[in-house]
Amino acid sequence: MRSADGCTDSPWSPRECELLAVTLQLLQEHGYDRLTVDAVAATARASKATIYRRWPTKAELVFAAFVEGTRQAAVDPDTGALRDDLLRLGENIAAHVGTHAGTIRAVLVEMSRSAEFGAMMQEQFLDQRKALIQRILTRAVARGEIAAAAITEDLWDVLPGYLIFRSVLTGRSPSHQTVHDLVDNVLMPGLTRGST
Amino acid sequence: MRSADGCTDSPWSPRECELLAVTLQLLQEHGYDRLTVDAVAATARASKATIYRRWPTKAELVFAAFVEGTRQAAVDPDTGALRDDLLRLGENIAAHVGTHAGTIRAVLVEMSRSAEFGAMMQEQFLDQRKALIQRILTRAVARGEIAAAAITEDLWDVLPGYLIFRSVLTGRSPSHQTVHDLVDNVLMPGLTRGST
Amino acid sequence: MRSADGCTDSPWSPRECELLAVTLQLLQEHGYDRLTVDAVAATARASKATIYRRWPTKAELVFAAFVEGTRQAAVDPDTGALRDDLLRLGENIAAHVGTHAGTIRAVLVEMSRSAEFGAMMQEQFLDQRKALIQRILTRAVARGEIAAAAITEDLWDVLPGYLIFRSVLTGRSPSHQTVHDLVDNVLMPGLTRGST
Amino acid sequence: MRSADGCTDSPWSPRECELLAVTLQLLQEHGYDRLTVDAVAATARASKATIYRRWPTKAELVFAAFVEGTRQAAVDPDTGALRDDLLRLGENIAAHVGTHAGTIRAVLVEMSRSAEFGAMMQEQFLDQRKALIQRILTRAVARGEIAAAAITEDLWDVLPGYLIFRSVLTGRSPSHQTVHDLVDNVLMPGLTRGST
DNA sequence: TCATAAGCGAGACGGTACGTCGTGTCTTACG
DNA sequence: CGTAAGACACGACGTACCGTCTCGCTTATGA
Repeated sequence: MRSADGCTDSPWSPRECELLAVTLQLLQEHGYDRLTVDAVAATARASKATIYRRWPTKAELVFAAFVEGTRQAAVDPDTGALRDDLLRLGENIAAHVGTHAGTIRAVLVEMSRSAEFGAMMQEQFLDQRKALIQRILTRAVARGEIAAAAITEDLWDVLPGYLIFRSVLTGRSPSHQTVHDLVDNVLMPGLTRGST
Repeated sequence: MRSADGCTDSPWSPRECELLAVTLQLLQEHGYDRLTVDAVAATARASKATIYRRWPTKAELVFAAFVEGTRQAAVDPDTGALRDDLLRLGENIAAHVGTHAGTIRAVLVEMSRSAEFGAMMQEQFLDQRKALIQRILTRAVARGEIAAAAITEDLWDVLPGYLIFRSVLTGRSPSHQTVHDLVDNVLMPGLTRGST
Repeated sequence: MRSADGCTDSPWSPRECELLAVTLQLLQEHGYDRLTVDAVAATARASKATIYRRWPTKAELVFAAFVEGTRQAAVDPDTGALRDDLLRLGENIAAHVGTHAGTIRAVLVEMSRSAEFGAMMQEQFLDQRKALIQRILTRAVARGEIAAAAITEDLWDVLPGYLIFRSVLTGRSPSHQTVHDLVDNVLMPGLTRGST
Repeated sequence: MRSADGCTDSPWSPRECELLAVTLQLLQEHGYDRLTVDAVAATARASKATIYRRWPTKAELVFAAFVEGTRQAAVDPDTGALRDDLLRLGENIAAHVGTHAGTIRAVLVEMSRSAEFGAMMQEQFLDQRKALIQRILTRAVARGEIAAAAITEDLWDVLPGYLIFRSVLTGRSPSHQTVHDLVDNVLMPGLTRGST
């Protein structure tokens, strides 16, 4: 019933990918603590031992499912103009995070438990986006749209950060208008400030 | 041992406040799922029935403790200048959210469970901050610092939203410098744009 | 609704009698451990404190209700013939125990708990019957129906004991035929043995 | 520490037998309502789930422990003479019931609760003894000691019934002399009547 | 006639056991 | 050998009940 589609470029075997897909689906349906490992095993017609052999805790299973679910999401828009790049990026983030808000909330619980999860979150989720944004900004600097000083080490993530905040912590999923306003009224003024 | 301090203006009785305080402390010490209702009852020398009579599930208990813990945190700085108001507000938010990141993560799980939690989160947590920020902006409009159009219905929460994102979703708790940069390089340019 | 009838010669006040009557009824309806003191209080529109003021534990309440319920049951038949006395007594016991089997079972639990309950059971329940039976036998000796040696200190209670056993431990409540057979085929042969 | 002895011919697995043995011991030590399922689980190093998987309530657990405890007690004396058979049987019953009086009282409470317990009591406890006694009487008929009519459907259980009554409902545990008197002065006269 | 006290109904409370359920480990049997 | 099936120990959850306690209200008495 459940084929191993979408497993390309995955570090997981087809069977493992199937388990993660089942996990992800149940996660989105029921939330983190209504998800039971027994349910995953039953749905995938797998033994609990099979699951626990690969992911020693429920937390790691859920985290792996989350990472696998978001692995393909970061694509560089590269439209040729900073504003358009930011708009496209914002739309992508908003769309993706909107469907995975529940999963992200689930993963956050694990971050409180061990710093290790925080580090994994950093590496496997945020760093991808950081590199992408800095690539966009670097191109804008090269085109002379903004000053090089606008690329900071600290505040690179206001765009994704705010959008994620909106989806995950409040119910108000960001609309297209939200993304436009954010780019035009908040981000662009700060980035182009001083570059006339 | 534990007096009923800080219960002013609370919807809870002193005894209930005490239970919530115990819950909050154990929550910060052990995290959400290492917190047991039995431990709360034992620490507060209360019966489990007493706790469950008010908050029918562990989730609601934790949520109430979180709301009670953040109820006193929203204070209006009112320094007389918009930039200083934003800086002080940002510092307050960063400090408070920094200590309660784990609790917020715990509460978020419940948001996935029922829309009711989302609504409670909205009313009891976010609306407080929204009113506060719009008060600050209204004063700035009155002083002529910014245009009235800068007060939007949608993007009022970039400051708290980003700071909360930083503490809760990434490990990088915002520093003083982060708050300063955020206010000076992101928020103020957008707010004062066109009102030179 | 519930008047204080049947409280004559009772050591209890009318109100107390009412509480015991409610207890007895609920006891017969639901059995010992499905009976809750709260239910007694609610049914009698009384406060739990009122109940506990008189009977410090549920066990004592139930025991008092049992004793009150069986207080009027021991009546001397005195028909003029041993066999008829025994038959009538057996019928009485069978009828009374048949309706109170559940209550007796309930009281038995308390006997296991403290020897005090055993003693109270002895005094307030069994001794009454012992005196009655020995009165019957003494009359039979006086009439020359049986030898004086037939009155023993140990085995006086075969008639009530077996009938109680039948009702309380097995489901087979003794019928009229059972009582007749018991008197004619078991008791009378043993009593009249040797007295031709 | 606790081997699986005495589990022969048992409907229970060795592990289940162990659980019942622990239950029976704790039952005799503390009585029914001072016995906790948690204590059984802890003593047997078992999970509560393991216990509840087999016996859905504490009552059923205790009943099963009682039945298992009395399963081996019914042995046919077969001495060759009716009087000796009855004496030996009476002694056995008196000894066994004497040690298990508290357990029987505990089990009786459950009989009031559901008719199902009454049926189980009948099948698993009383029917064993009935078959045994009728075997004894049948042999006596074959030997010509008593008339065939002495075997009745109704009153077969005077011997065990009275002895159980003595142990369970009164404090007066039957002595050897009690058993002798019961056999010689009550049972034998009734059984041998007319077969002189 | 009014005040002060004693008893009662109502019900919250601390404690504790019950019965349920989920995690992570382990064993058995199959392919 | 790896896997499906599922029993198991551990422990938390949420419920129910016992016996204690406080709070008002009513009633019964003394100035």
